[in-house]
Amino acid sequence: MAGNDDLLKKIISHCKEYGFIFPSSEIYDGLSAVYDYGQNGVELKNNIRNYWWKAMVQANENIRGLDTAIFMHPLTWKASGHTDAFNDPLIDNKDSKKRYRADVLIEDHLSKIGEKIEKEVAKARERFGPAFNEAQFRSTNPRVLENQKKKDEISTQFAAAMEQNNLAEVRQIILDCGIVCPVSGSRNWTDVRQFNLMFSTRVGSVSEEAETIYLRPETAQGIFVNFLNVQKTGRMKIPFGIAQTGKAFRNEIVARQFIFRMREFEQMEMQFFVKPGTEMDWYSHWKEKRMKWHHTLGFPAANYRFHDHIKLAHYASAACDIEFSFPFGFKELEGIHSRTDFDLKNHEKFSGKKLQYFDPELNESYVPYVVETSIGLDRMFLAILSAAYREEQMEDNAARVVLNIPPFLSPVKAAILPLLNKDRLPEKGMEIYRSLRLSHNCYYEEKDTIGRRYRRQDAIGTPYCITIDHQTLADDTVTIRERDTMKQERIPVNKVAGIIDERVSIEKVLALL
RNA sequence: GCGGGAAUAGCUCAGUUGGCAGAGCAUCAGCUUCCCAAGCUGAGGGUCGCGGGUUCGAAUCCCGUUUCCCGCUCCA
Repeated sequence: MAGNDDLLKKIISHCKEYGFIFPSSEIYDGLSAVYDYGQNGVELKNNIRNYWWKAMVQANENIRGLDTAIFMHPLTWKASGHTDAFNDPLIDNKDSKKRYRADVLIEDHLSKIGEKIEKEVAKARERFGPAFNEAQFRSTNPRVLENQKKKDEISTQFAAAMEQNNLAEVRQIILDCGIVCPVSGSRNWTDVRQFNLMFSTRVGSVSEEAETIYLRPETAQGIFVNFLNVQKTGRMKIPFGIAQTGKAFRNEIVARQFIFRMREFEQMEMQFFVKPGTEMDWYSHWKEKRMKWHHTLGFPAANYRFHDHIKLAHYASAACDIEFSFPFGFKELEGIHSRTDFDLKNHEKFSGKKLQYFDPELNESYVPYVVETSIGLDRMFLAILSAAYREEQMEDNAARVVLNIPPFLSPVKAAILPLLNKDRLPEKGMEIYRSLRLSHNCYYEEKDTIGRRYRRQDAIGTPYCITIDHQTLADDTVTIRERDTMKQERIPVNKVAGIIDERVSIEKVLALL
């Protein structure tokens, strides 16, 4: 594990040193859990997004793209359940340092009282035999009545406190009930604090009249509220999907592990609308399709695994994650969820608008079921770097750091390097560079020795280096060096563009899906 | 949010008992150089994370704070 911690550290410092990722606002000491993508990072990130977009939108005749706003009507989040589900009151025990959800502590306490009552009833049933009148026992037995009264009082008090968002009262209930920490056994509790996972801001120039709105915690709701717009204007027939990439924001309690869990992050989501009853078939279909998309990158298949959810979210009927072997262990990279008709039904309820599809085959309307695929772009970025980062020991004992990024994703596709900075080699190099740079992100460099320049390109994952030497001037050929093998072959200058096109082609990768 | 550790040049780090702010690499300029971080010459680059305190004197000792890493916790 220590070695893996080292790997994460190495990736973090490599990212900074080679212009992939910088800490946000670094000159002001940074901002916790926020990062900026540098000149190479933005290229890699764009390429990953492009791979996803083309694989989802372009390669599927029944999926369309969408780009919705980060701001949405506040009722959106009422309907989706985010406003209620993401307001967890938390409390810490000062002795054990354990954190609990305050509402869960109280609910557990209530169910314990409930258990006591049931035990009492069960004991009585045994004692009285067939003559036992349970209803009468429950309404007369003093111990049962006392516990029931206590339970009802706490429930009422608790419900009122939660309703009014009265956190001090919630804490008082915990103290009054004498609830102890299961670990330390002590009643030494901190205040109850609210952790709202949605960021809010205010719309309206006059603050008193402004309305609180949220920064979206997921892009999915933008798709749901536009479901009919796309269906109608695109004349889409079920089953069909809507795909979107974009920023989402979550006020994580603990955001850590570099770009794995950030407060501001980018999602790539696709919501697939299906006929009710067919959702499990499509769920399996997308599980398989999405795993194929990952495997096509060419990293070891052992880096990926499915994790099926047993405990399901409030909206889901089936859910799994595609997990990736990050330096800190297998963690969620992508989620595939069968979301039922939960979201569309709730938007119907809150908006009062019908969000139904008329199925000409059945000659009836229904609210479609939804199968979602949702992947974190930043997590995908980290996954690729984790799998691609390699330190090699060379034959002469020198070290080489190379990013073994799939060529079509690399920030720079080809570096054009005159072997020497004289004898018209730079001019010839510039000529080749200019002929390539409109088709591919290329890099031209004439400084430093050739070995140093090769290593710099290895470190940012450039798959090909084109080197111009004196023979180039004589017979118009150059050498092309491959990143992973460091092998070179000599090719005519007029073949360079075609060879690069072919070797970094995304179309060839998409054809494998 | 709690506990532990760390923070010195762009990077990796050294800095003795509290006594002049250092090295290697990188960067820039020049020379040299026909293929894997080569060599030579020169230059630039620092509020020692930040704020207090102790002291004649603090990178060094003490307190606070910020950020990062690890563990706990949380995770639609």
